[in-house]
Amino acid sequence: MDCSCVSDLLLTSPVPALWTPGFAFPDWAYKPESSPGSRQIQLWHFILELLRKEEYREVIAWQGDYGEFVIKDPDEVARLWGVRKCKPHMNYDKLSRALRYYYNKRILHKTKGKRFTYKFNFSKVVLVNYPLLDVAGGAPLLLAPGPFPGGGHGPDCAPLTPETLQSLFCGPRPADPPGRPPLFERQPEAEKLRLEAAMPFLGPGLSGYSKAPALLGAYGRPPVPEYPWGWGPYVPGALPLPGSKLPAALYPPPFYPPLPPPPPGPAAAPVSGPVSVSGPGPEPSGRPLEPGSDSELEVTDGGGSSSGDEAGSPPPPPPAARGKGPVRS
DNA sequence: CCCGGAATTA
DNA sequence: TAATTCCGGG
Repeated sequence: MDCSCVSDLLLTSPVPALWTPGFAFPDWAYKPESSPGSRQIQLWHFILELLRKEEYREVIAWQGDYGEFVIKDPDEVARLWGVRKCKPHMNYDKLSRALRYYYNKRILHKTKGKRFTYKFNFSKVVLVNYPLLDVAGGAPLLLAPGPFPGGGHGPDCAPLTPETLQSLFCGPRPADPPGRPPLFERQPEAEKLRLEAAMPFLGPGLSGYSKAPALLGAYGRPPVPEYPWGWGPYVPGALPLPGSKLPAALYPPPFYPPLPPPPPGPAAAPVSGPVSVSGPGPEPSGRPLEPGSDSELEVTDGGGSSSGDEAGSPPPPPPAARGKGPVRS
């Protein structure tokens, strides 16, 4: 058992912008949990991490809907997780238990019918990563329906729209906002709930919301015309799509926004909404998102049918199998 | 395989 | 708090 916990440093190597020019996943997107106060890395962060790297495409990858991913090699993922946590006896059974705990936390949920397939609930993911966004913006966020029904969990957190996500992910990075030394402090549950409650309106409400286009330039070049958030499924780069045509049919409009054109000049567009994420920014192209665009309810495959796997997916060219060759089905 | 309860741990 | 471990049940 090679349990070299030193790998921690390797995996969290800095200089992300260097090797991931276009589709870098903002560090803060998953760091907060692992960096502040040296909190142990969380499984879903780890998953996201793997998902982000092409090296693991044979092991785990985005597939299907927005936020959906499939673990192609459960044993390997478990092994990697075990290495990271120094738990030599880790296995998929245990790992999956941990994933199951995320159901209630609403970080993940299962895509029924598809083996080893789960789906991220980004509303939550973003929230825990960006708990302090001035969603209030000084304004009283409409504390939705007061106390939630017994269960404690909110009615349902509307999923963020890609645009909202983009805004959040590409938005002004709270590099080190003065007046907030403690990067991310443990927010009281109430705070979280408030934000969560606010999310619904945050989604569509942010359509005409601003973001910082400047950040794109920070990477030296505009992101590849892939997912607006830059890190979604089907990681760009080298992946010769078979007709260079994605299964757009599989993706409802909300998931395939018309790639916001990079505002060349400082487009002066005052935000009309009360919400503001720490710093007003020029409005790139507020594309009003369809209202009831996306509802979280997973409808995965239409029950019966469900061909073996995503037809739309690019042809998984299983080149040189990794150290091992699972290929189980 | 997938689901969660229960006990335990860092 | 976030798993880890064990496990009976579907």
